[in-house]
Amino acid sequence: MTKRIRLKDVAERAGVAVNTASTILNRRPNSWASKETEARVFQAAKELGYRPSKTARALRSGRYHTIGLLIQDLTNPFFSTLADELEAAVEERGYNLLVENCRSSLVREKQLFADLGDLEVDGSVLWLSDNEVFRPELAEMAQANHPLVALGNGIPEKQLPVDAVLSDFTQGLAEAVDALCGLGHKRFAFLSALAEGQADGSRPRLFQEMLAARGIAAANIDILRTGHTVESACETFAGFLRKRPDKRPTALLAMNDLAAIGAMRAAIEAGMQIPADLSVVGVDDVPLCSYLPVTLTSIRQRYKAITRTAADLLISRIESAGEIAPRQEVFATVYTPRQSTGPAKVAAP
Amino acid sequence: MTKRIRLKDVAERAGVAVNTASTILNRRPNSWASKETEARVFQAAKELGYRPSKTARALRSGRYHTIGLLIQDLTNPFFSTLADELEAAVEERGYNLLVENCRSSLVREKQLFADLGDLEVDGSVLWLSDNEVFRPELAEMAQANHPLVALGNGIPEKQLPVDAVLSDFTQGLAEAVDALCGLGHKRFAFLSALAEGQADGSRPRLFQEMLAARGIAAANIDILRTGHTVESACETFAGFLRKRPDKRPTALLAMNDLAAIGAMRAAIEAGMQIPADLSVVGVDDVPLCSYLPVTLTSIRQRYKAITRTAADLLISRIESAGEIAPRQEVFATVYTPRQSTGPAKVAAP
DNA sequence: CTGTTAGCGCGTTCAT
DNA sequence: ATGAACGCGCTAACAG
Repeated sequence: MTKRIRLKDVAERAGVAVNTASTILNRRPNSWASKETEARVFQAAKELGYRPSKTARALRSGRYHTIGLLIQDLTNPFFSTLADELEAAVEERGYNLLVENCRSSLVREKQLFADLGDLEVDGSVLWLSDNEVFRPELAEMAQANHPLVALGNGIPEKQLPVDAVLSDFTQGLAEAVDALCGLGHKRFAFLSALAEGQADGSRPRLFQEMLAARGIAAANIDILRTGHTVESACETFAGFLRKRPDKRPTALLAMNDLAAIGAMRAAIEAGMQIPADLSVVGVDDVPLCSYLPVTLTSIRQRYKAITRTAADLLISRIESAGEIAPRQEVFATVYTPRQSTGPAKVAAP
Repeated sequence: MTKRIRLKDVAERAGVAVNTASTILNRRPNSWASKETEARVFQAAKELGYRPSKTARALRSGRYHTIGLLIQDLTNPFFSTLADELEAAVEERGYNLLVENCRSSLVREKQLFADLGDLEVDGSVLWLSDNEVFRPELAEMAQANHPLVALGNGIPEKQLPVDAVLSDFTQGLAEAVDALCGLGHKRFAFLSALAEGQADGSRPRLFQEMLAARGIAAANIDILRTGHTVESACETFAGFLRKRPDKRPTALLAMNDLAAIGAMRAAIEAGMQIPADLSVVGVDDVPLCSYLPVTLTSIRQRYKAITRTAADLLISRIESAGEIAPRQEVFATVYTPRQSTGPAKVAAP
């Protein structure tokens, strides 16, 4: 175990005091050290392979150059893509990303959220299971001056107490509903994929309202609830198809792409053709959608815009010590039709 | 900004000295403090909401209770699943996971590897682009007593200088080749998906050898090289199908599932049916394989065994200060047939 | 059983 | 222009 090289070692080798070395290496402006001394210090640091201890620096300065990202499920391509993009975005600004993965457990989410305060980060980006549920805790964090950006898709009635970057599904959903109705669909299902204990959110209701506005009675819409995995989506929809052949929809909207993929699989195993017998629409538009054997129609979230904006808001807040009122940015979603949607099958005579 | 609560505050409130509080809260054995005092300290800590500073603790103790995981591409479900599993495994043992994502860039990989030394972790698990290439650096880390576990799939001729948990593809590959030959396939392609600058590894060669052993001439095997994304796999294979219709394979083995999915897409867009016109086999067996509209035959890596073993090896090494010779664990891969493979089409008369 | 003291490595006053 | 000294929060010696 080779000894760690400390600042002191560098200073000694360069024949200066520790603080001098510190000042020079950190390129502080008030150093009027001679060019020659500077060179000696840099030289010594390089020769010794000096790596400043982040821990000591953090302890001293209270800054970590790291931001946290809380997500629901790393195995969901939506979230791993999000993490990937956000990492790239914050890295450009000199920050590292620390991923906090809830693994679709609400209790773990509570836990991770509570630990957020003493995490070694300068701020955090959160994709919570439900922003409203966490409103009080978010307010607390805001008051404690812990920089936070909430991500998500419902636009709250009342603005959140922290910065927020949100996807607005009304537009994408409206486009989807228009498209499906235009294709002659009359019987729908919505597949609500949730972690255990998670509330439905606004999407199913929004879906029903939009269909109602286009003359589709609630009786012709089934809301199915399933877990967060592909497996459970597949099983749930398979069970529905088996038990209620009378209520088979001709169009299905899933809460996310993973659920859509599971449902597609269930339909195929039940002998249905896609899109001939069933049109399927997902949400998120994960990169894989366009490469599936049957490409998946989806409602796209603007990953890049979301992550870049989140990084901007968060870092600006971190670096501008002053108080800033909570800000909110909203990005529209866009309906992206592919092979999995088509004309409704005309009922057998 | 509410002040941070320090150990000192807890001690004061409980009317004891700092170190007493420390000893009690850390449940050290040599504390003969009265039950009553202990209770007071715990009480005080709870009332104040005391959270020990990990940074200070780390600086003092040199232990971080964190392990690093270096992976090639977080957006690849294989790696995100791996990260998810490993996180679960190390968490059981009281460790956090810090994900270092190379984003399929070899220069970034070099960079991250170099930074590994002063990362605030107690040890790291690495899925490198090529263990052989990093052999010298691995040896260095081992000598510096930095606990490391290398993951990967080639079994090296000479054991690596660090702990290693490896997938052996010979078995799974042999099963795949047997199956494909049994189905009457005579013309093959191998899709080698690599980051820019990455070497081929042993799989293409292994594939050729195994086919040769079953009487397939090298002339009937095409090795295609493509990038690490689905897109590039799709484009590459599409280009091949377009330019060389004379050389169309009836069976394709891809280096990983993502590439297999891209290739499947290309085939479908070229008007081919799967598996009627083309059998496709992936590698990794990511969870999605069994849920694709055409389920994907794949050669499974034993995620769970790999991650658990890696966690065991790494943590045992971390916690047993002593010198331990490098260990190596190997897990077989298993061929998992699904819809994407079927009998070879008999040549048109 | 408890308190005093001394660092971990670094950054930042204060004096020179 | 540079060095000595202090403290971030915590743990681990050593005395009391």
